[in-house]
Amino acid sequence: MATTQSTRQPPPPIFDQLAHLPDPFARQPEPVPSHLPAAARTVHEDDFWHALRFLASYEGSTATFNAYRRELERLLQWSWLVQEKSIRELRREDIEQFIRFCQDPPRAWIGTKNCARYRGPEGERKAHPDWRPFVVTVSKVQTRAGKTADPGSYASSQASIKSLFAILSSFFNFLIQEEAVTSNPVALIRQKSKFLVSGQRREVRRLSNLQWDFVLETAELMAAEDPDHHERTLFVMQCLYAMYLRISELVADERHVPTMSDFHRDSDNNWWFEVVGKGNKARSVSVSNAMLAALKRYRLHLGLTPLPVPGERTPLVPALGGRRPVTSTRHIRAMVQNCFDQAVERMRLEGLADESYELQAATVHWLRHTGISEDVKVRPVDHVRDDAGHASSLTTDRYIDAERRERHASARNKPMKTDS
DNA sequence: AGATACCAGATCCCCTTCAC
DNA sequence: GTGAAGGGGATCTGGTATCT
Repeated sequence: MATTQSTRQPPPPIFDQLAHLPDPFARQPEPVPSHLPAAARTVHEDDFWHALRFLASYEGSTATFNAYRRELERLLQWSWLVQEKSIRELRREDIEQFIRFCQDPPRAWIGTKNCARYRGPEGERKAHPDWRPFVVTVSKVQTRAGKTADPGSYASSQASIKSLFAILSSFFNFLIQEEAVTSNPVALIRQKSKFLVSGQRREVRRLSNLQWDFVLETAELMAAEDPDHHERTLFVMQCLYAMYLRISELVADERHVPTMSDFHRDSDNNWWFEVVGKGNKARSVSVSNAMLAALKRYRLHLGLTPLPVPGERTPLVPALGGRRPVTSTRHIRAMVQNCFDQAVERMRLEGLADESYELQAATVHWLRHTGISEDVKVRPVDHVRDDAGHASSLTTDRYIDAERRERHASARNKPMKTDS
């Protein structure tokens, strides 16, 4: 049985055995023929070509492509090495075994760090020796505390299993279209799934009002102390909170280069900010007076007129001392994290240990959540929905529900009588 | 040596569809 | 008309290669 052997050793990089075929891990996949080539002589090649063409249909979105590619390699590795079957022979029981395998993979299949799938000179595909199909991670807070990755502590999350189901199901539906299989073994186990906990609703992850006050004040202090670096930090924090921006909406990429003239005034003298967001969808965000003041402050610091003029090409978030825009979300994240870190320190000094500890887990996206969930308290839901760029009020409503829970929690233990 | 671009995997968000 | 499942696509985080 292959299992014993494969639990002790890392799985061989299967795709390397098929080196004569196109690289499924190339960023720009080669054009894939629409039918199976006669060259697919072996079972492995046959599986491989199906997987490759499935992946090719997701070329347009890097994130999705990467996620699907990862799960497909796991499936092929397991199918060939452990189950010793073609993917076309997999039945419901096999898929269940595969899910369990992914929930608790053998030690040898778990890596402790992300690394390139391949290395070596261009054109020479050589598996990276440290690469593994699964990787154990350590949270930001734990990393700070000096914790290192331990393969023994690998645990797949509910979210991972859920997306694994989705991807496998898509793949087998694709195989049905290709007439490679006749049924979808994944769909058969969906119903009475023992693998997923249903009805789990996550809390909205946001800053408390106290935390946000500290963070904003910290940004202001940083800006006062080191304007050259941190006027920009302050401006970014304010954009993320007051306009509910996603991190990607602040940086220049191939789909959009945000500039100052994305702020514009309409015939009623109201200011709007034009955003190109998730899924290439454009929207306008209403600009509050406080946000407008923040914009003026930052522009004065940059030596610009207080308000942008139409056609102005200045980047919304310029690189320090340069005319070029910031192009990396990592850069923005570093700015925000730096501000969070200093706010944590200030809270700790003021004796707010618990609140400061929670703030350590905060991420950039929390600022968007915080802005939305504060504003649904006082603004009509449709307005917040449109400014946030939600397609449906159902999404925005989640933030209202969160507020209700919070409200109830604060009321739950209030006494009936005042005893003093 | 530091900045930065890019890569990989885990996790989260949120739109669409479907069941009731 | 709700609520949840399904699915696509984003963010979050750390690692590495490359540039300056």
